[in-house]
Amino acid sequence: MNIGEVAKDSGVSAKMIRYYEQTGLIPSAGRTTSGYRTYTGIDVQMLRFIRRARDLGFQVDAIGELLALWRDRSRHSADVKQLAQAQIGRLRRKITEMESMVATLDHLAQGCSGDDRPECPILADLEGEDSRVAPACHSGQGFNR
Amino acid sequence: MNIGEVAKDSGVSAKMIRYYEQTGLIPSAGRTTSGYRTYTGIDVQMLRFIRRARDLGFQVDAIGELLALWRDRSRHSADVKQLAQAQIGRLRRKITEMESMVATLDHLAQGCSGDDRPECPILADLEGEDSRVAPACHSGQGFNR
DNA sequence: TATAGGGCTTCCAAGCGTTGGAAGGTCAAG
DNA sequence: CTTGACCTTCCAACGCTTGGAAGCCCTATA
Repeated sequence: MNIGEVAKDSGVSAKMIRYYEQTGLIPSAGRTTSGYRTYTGIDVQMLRFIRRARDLGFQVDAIGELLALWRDRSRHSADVKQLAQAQIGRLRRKITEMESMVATLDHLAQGCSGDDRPECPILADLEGEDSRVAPACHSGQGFNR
Repeated sequence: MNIGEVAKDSGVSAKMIRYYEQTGLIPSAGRTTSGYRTYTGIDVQMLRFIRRARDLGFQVDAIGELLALWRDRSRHSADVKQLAQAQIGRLRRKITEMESMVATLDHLAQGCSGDDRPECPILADLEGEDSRVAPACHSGQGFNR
């Protein structure tokens, strides 16, 4: 299989497949004499795995760990579970943070008349009124997608 | 005021202040004869505004719009409110998406024994078992922080 | 006044994950 | 043999932030 077909079958773009190879997330593909990358059904499976993990918000380095466990026949399911729970924790933290942003914004927006007058509590708050609504935890490491 | 002091007062790093100037989010600062950027209290206020907006999850281009309204004495509060509500919408969409990820992961993790055996429904799902739990909406444009 | 230290300047690079394009080689069908 | 779809590599950008290096400026102290 060429890269295009694998891309279609796995849902991972050809660009990304090359990138994953380059960064070492996936092993280097075989090559035809003319230099084309060649793939098998196992590769499609692996790329689907990656895509699915990304859809669940895993970062690439965490996916690397998942892949290692996936390949390891003697893995302990506890290790997989731990990675999943770490991801759940990251997601929950991020959700909490964003919910606090929504709460703040919502409160401000409700106080705003939303007409043609210039007075606006939203701007007033941003400007630094000390009547802060929520502490707006700004925070930790970046997040994907 | 030099850039370092403004950075401290506003909570925006000197690096970022230069970056914001470079990208046109804020106007170019004045310079001393020796090339140092000079700032006033108004600049501190503007940078605090920016920082606060970023804490609320606004992207830089949206902050540009907010700043324009902030400077515009004849603005309509409706315009500000609309920006805030758009941001609320973006946050809510993202939250929903992440909640669905959490739900899926949580379900999978609960089905995982988490001991030293290799069998693991989490990996099985990632591998592409068609017993998908949640459709895991993968989605829209990237998100900051 | 000389010197040390801190602050300032610029430029360049990396990080995340993904996409786009350009320039060129390869494969299939017509 | 030509055409068009596919593949290759390399380079760049997106948004936001941080880091470093090289070099100039300012101030205080010895």
